[in-house]
Amino acid sequence: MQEERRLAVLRAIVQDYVATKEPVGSKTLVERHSLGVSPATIRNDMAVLEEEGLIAQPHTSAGRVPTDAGYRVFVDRLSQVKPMSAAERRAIAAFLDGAVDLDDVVQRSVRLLAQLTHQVAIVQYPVLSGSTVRHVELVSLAPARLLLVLILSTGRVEQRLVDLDPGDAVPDAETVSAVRADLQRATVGASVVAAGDALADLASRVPGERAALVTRAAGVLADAISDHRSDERVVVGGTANLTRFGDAFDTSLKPLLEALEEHVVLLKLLGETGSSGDLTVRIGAEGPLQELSSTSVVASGYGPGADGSAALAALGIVGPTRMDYPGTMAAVRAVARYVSAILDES
Amino acid sequence: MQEERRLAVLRAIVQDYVATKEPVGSKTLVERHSLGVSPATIRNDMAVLEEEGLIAQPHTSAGRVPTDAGYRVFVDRLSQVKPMSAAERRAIAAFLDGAVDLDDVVQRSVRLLAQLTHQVAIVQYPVLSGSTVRHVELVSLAPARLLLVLILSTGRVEQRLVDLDPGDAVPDAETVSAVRADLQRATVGASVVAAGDALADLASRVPGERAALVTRAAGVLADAISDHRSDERVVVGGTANLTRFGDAFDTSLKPLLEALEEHVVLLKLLGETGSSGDLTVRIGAEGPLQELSSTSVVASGYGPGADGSAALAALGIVGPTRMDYPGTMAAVRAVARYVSAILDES
DNA sequence: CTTGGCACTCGAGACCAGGGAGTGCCAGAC
DNA sequence: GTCTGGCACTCCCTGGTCTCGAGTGCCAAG
Repeated sequence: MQEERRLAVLRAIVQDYVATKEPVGSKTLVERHSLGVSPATIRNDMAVLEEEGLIAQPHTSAGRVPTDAGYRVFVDRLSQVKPMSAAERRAIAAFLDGAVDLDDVVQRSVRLLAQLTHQVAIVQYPVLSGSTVRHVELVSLAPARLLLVLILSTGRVEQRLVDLDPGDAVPDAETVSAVRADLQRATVGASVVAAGDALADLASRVPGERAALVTRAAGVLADAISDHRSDERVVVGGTANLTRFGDAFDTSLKPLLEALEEHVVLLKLLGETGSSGDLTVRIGAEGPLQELSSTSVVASGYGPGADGSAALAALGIVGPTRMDYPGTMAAVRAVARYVSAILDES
Repeated sequence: MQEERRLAVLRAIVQDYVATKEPVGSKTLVERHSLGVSPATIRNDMAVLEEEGLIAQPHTSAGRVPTDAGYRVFVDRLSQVKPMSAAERRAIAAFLDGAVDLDDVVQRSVRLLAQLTHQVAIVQYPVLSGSTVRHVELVSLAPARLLLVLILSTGRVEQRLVDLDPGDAVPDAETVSAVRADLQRATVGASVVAAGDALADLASRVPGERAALVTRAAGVLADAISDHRSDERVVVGGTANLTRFGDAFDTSLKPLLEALEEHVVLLKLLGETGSSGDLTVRIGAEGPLQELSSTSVVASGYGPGADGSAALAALGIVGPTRMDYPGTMAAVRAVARYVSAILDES
């Protein structure tokens, strides 16, 4: 079928353009790939592909370049994620295994990803839904001011100030101690989700004079805990790879650099990835940010429980539309899996 | 004196070159600045300045450009840090006053600095030497594992795991409680420096069966505290301003981006600033990194106690050698002062 | 449907000339 | 001694023209 060959031509164009960074013509195409036909035939095919909007020429009498739609078809139908070599897998495992704590895992992941893909890497901090409340502490700082410290099983520590209303009675040491015990009883050992629910109940159940303080403290604690159902911190790495953009520098570099500083924007970029194993590819203007229309995003959810439960965070890379999709996708997927595995262990 | 005029010429050259980004010639110089002499005279002066290595010409028959040495003289002798306008000062104060905690102060500072100077801003986390230990908590997690939590008056919270040697006896709740009390007695309320000393003593003074545990815990705690004598975290902002470098892109951008990711390198860049008020300017190759030879660093120490006590952290900007030194220096100094003031209050 | 041939288009690079900005130097004026 | 005007010189930048080559589109033949 010609249809089949046309797609082969598209694949060849994408591969060549990604490799050489130059518009690719019919003649060089038949030379490099062993399509069994002549340049003239390729030209006809290319005319059709252009008709379909999959490729374009920068100007008359130049080679062809894939359009966003062309890359889309390439990613969806023409490429298979190329598996990593055993050596690469070993290197990834070794690199990530050296991590000592959560911060280190994230740090190493972002470096690894940047190095493997030669793109800008983004890793969102994971939220461990299996995480439980390890300890809660309540300390008086000043007569009307308490400090609440929350420690999760993941090692995350969060502290909040609790300012009392001027109207409220200043609690004495015993009251504080009792409230501390209340909070601990309700939450320690529970998962973050369960702890949130327990706190909601707590206020109504505690009687007597310390009700006001409990309500106040429980509210603050619930806040702190619920913040940990989704962690919005992200880490960026490999910015130096931006220099490889080379062309289209001014047009796309500035908004990109700006976006990389706006972590909220990055979270949007990583976007809604589905279950853990899921690989998302956003090409060009498909993404949520029109300023970044000449870049693509390859992202994956990750998290413990690689069995397909909802992902707890996302990681990925952002790079020029003209990128090595199979290789990049393989790297992102591999890192996501290894990080998931590591989180599973600990 | 001609000497005097020559320096005026140098000043004019620096100002014009910074403004126009183009080599400046004798004729345009007399036009723009009202030096009372003819272009020919300027040419003679320029010849001398070139002899002295303060200016250079990119090629014969082009205007002159300041050399690093020229900028040095300009900064040291020819420019006065121009004071910020009242409006600017108000804006700075308003922007920084909105900060809710230390993280926020740092975050805002870096943004502010980037915005004011249009350069890449770097802010090191401050170490509050006036900071005291507010609370210490010791909790059993598992039979042979304890969690140590340290809370400083600055709001920083640090937690450490204490793993006991297999050989040691597993402490019961009472012992843990006693040790906790020991630690608290030694450190709570003390400055970080005093607390460190107290802990060193503690181990030798506590008798009896809990000596082993105290020694162990005190060691960990001392570690945690001493980490807070110098905070090596830095925050970078305004990377998007790099796009304004324009020229010399490839040569200097990549190493710069790489350096910006290596926080250790950045600390070296901010370098040894003296007392709080001190403004340091490193021009071109004067800096510690030869890769960044075409950039300058303007930094200042800051910290509470603007009275001249040693600075506790540094902040600054890095930008192209060709920058508006007076303006940049004013901005860096102003931000350093305001941040210092804010830290003083809290 | 494929192929070879052919004319056409258009960008990239080489080459050249003119204009202009800037310099260095020198002789004369203050 | 210092400044100034004049002058010749150097080089970069710009724009125009030309050629070359890669690549296309189309057409007629296999």
